[in-house]
Amino acid sequence: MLVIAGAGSGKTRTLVYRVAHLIEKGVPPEKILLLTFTRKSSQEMLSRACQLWDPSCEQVVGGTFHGVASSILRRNGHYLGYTPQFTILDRSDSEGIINLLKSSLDLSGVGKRFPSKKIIINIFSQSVNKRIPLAEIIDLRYWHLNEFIDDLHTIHHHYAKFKLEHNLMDYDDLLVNLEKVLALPGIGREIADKFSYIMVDEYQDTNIIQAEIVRLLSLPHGNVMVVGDDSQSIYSFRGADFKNIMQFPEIFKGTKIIRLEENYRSTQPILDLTNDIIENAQEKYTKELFTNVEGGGKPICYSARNDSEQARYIAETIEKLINDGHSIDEFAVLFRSGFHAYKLELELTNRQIPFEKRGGLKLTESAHIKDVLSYLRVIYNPQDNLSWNRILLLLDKVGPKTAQTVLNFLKQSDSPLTAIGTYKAGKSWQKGLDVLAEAIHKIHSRATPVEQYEEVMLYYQEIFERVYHDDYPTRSRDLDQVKEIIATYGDLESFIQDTALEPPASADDATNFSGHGGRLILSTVHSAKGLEWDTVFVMHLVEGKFPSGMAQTAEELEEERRLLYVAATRARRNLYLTYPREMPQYGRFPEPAIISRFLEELSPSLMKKTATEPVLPSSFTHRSPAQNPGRQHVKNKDVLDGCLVRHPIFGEGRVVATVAPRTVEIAFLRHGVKKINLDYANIEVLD
DNA sequence: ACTAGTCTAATTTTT
DNA sequence: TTAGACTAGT
Repeated sequence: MLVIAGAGSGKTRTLVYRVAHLIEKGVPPEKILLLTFTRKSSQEMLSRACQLWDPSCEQVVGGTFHGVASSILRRNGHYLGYTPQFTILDRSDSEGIINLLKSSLDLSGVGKRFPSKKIIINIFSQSVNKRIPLAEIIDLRYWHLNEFIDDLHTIHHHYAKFKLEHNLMDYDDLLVNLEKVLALPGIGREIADKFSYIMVDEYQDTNIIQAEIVRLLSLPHGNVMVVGDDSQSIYSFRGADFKNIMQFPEIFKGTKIIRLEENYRSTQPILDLTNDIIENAQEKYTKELFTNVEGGGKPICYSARNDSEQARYIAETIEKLINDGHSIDEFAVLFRSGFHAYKLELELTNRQIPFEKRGGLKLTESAHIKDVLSYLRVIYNPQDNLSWNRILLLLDKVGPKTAQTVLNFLKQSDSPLTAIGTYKAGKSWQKGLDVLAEAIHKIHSRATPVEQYEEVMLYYQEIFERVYHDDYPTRSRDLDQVKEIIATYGDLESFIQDTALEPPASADDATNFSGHGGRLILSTVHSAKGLEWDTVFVMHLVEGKFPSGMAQTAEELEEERRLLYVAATRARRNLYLTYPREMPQYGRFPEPAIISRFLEELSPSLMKKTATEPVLPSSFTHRSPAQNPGRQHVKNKDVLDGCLVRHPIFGEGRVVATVAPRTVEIAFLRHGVKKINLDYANIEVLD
């Protein structure tokens, strides 16, 4: 069954009721598999099912594709040459391996313009998730790297070998290896037989591998129900393709399709706007949503002077509404990228408004936390050479080359944990190595994760203060958080697995202290998927930020539009869209910002436009005439059709049409035709 | 041959 | 905040 469910149409409810219904009809809960996008959402759904029907609903097997893959592969990975203790690599772990390989294959020397580890990992991951050969990915999107294609193949081969040799899997391996195991004759069938009903949430964001996993898992029975909305597909960078959802009926013959088009979440004015956003999409299958939710005002579009003033407006508005008796957890602020919220975070801290930021850098992704985790990881998986490398590099007088030779030595040994003490080190660092070996031995001898953590800190504290001498007091708070988190675990194994798959955002999160007081949610749009709030702010609606400057092709821009659609449909009663009129530049004066094309293309009657101060060209407020002699007087008034002009970002172009009183279309030499609002853009007339 | 320190440039989204 | 380039020192 394929359920195409528009935003706010009761997607989650559908899944919850079906779980409860199946159990009511006598299906054993452990025979049901519920695949969701985040672990949180599966927990939430199952606890709702428990309330609805019976506590046995908690025994339904639920989680993300990656989480389920991890647990199946712990039991069946030996068919592929893995032991149950394999370590899961996060992105920066993978990048670390690439760096190791780059230097050991002598590809990283000075003067060689070999692609960076980030790019390499991107290419590898895209090739896996889209199931396109490396060479084709490079042809398609990285044609400028064609000269490196042989080396990239070499490094790819070594990367795969390294992971297998050291019992490591990256995120993509979890999916690929699960698929491989499921395809093994006999064994795959045995795994699939454990379940008799499969349900998948957010199907529009699955990729080919995940679709194949679902197919293989359902071979014995064909009981599959997937739920999704093509208009909310926002993970194509991960290989997801919203066309997958349309191909579902082809994979599963006799699929029944159900469409949910009534929205139960938002008021009509909000829905009018969100319908208008998606109306401009090139390809869409879902019809317009309707609602019976009454009342509500028009969404508000606020034009701020700059980043700071935008932050001020949001914080002030929320403060005002809280004073009017609203609760802080009715609000959320959404943005395209984690760093867009920096100014707002400052503003909220100053006003002492408590907030929680979702998305962006995670606790376990910071360097000092990774250090601590490495010691624990080698205890758990002694073959984890990536962690060994990190540990060795922390020793004084040990750099990449020395670490590499020690690593080669450890590789020969059956028990690296004891072998590390027998290595004949250089004079300058023999003592350091001895202390390390002693510490490893002590950590290993401890029984519980907290004790092991404390043992790690006895050793690491000194290194920590040396390596991060500039700011270790700030960082040590993170370490305390890790201690709190680790204290909730009974065994090292589950702690290490959890930190790689779904790291808790903060200690409060893990220890369930989040209830007290309530906090304002700041979130990337991606992390806000599937959630809803009474009042939602979407900030930084300017070109380069939303849509992101990274989005270049037509398809990528389409996805940015869907991203805005997802953001705006999170709102139940009030929606605020804000943008700054200028963008700060590195070391220079701020330049005028261009309003997001998505905002521009909306019908103005659907929003209420506001600004707390008159909308003036930024030059009046920020540039003194001395620095910019007379320019603002010339600016704007002579921009006529046919003029040759210069734009601060797009460069030279010619005005081709006047489409609105203050808006012209300019054909730029390098950037094509763009609609420019003369009140915001700093256009210079050249002839 | 290697490490450690300094300087500069740049910063999507996530399992 | 950090990766990478570059330089000085061991």
